[in-house]
Amino acid sequence: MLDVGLLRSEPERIAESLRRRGVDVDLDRLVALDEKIRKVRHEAEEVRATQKRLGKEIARLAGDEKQEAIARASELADRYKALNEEVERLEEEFREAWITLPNLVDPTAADGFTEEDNVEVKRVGEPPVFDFEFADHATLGERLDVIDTARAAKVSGTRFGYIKGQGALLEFGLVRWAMERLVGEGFTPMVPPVLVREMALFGTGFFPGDREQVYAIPQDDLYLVGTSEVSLAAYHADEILEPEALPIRYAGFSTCFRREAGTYGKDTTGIFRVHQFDKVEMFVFCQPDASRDEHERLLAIEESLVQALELPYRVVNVAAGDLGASAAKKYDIEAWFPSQGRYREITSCSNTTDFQSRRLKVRTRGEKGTHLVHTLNGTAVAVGRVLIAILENHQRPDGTVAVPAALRPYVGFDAFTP
RNA sequence: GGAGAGGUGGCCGAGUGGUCGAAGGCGCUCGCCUGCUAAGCGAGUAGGGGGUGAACAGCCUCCUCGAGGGUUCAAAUCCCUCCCUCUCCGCCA
Repeated sequence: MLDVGLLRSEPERIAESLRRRGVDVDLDRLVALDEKIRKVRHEAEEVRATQKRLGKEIARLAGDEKQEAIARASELADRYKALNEEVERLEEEFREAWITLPNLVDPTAADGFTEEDNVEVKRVGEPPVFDFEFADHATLGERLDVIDTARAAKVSGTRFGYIKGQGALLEFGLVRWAMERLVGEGFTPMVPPVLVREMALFGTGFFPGDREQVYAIPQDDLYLVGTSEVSLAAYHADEILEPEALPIRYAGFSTCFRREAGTYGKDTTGIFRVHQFDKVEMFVFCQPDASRDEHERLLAIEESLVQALELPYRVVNVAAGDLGASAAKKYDIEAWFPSQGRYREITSCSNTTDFQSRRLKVRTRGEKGTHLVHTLNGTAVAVGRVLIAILENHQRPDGTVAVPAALRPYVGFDAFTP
């Protein structure tokens, strides 16, 4: 959610941001609506103030004088009620449009509207050159008996997978390893709820826009999170954080659930794109002037993890039009997938500035009053994607797959073997 | 799932229709005092919106006592619905 003050003072900044995203909104209508709301509200408040003053007199009066005053107050009460209803109607109309506006795009975010417009920031490592018949992750997963999508289809349908055997052990080692690294970077480990209320999804900006991507449990009015970003962000909702405590950094481990609506036919082999996967997510609350540095820091941490896993990758600055509603700027790390012959997303790191904190009311104290904090999120380890990137990049001619050296002490074996 | 208790400011806690955005305490901030510390004394200390301002200054004003609705001239206080927490029983990893 944007600051309404910005609509009054610099509507052209909002317009420019919307242009960069390729979103068309009638801002003039919102400006006019906002003015009208203030006018009517002011009128309502003046009536209310008069009524309240009269009410205080009533307490001291008696007899006819009192009856007469009550009659007048009653009239004022009716007028206030009518005006207030008008205000509420207008506010609802305004709010409905306002909450759909995405965050202001950062000036340094890449231009363009689609994935193709993402700007490569850097490329690290060399895609492996295989002098043997290499396999894709689905084939490797089956051969090594670490991924079973066939039975998952029987049990749960398409886009599900069993991770078994050495694959399951790798997950636990990977998660433990990543958590330890993050604790070393000042993060507090968390295992947050994966079922949340609507408020948490609204507050993080997934609602109303991405509603169709979220699994709902209507019986209990709960939703399954697509990322622990949701429950980590909402953790401090309605709180005023002590400035000395900032930045607050959390590393959340959770299962993530995504409906993947509208992706029929995309990434249908293996577990590249599934409805359920586990992830270690970084989430930061910080002072507004610190969020740019914090964003670069999160990216650096992500890179160090991917490097330790010995995966060739590139970093892209995501195009404005391809950003989620809450992000002002986003970096993706894309690992090389030999079977696809291209780089594909394995982490994503966003600076959401005050977009989420305004919705969630997460503030801190300053010299004069309170102000909103900034929030950021970034993937540390998306288990499924990392597993398959390891399988594909570290496969060997004898059919085994090497476990990255950094991970060996955590997973307990040096190679996947059939 | 059944029975009961309760949700008030950073925290504890009073307050059952008007003088309450809210006693008192703790904490915190700023002064004073005292060789230092501790103690003591004084003052201050919720959040958000609107109007008027160059102003994130002042002044005026509205809203918020878990959330939403209702009764009333007037609600923290009365009524309804919901949410949450706690205790006991049942069930359960």
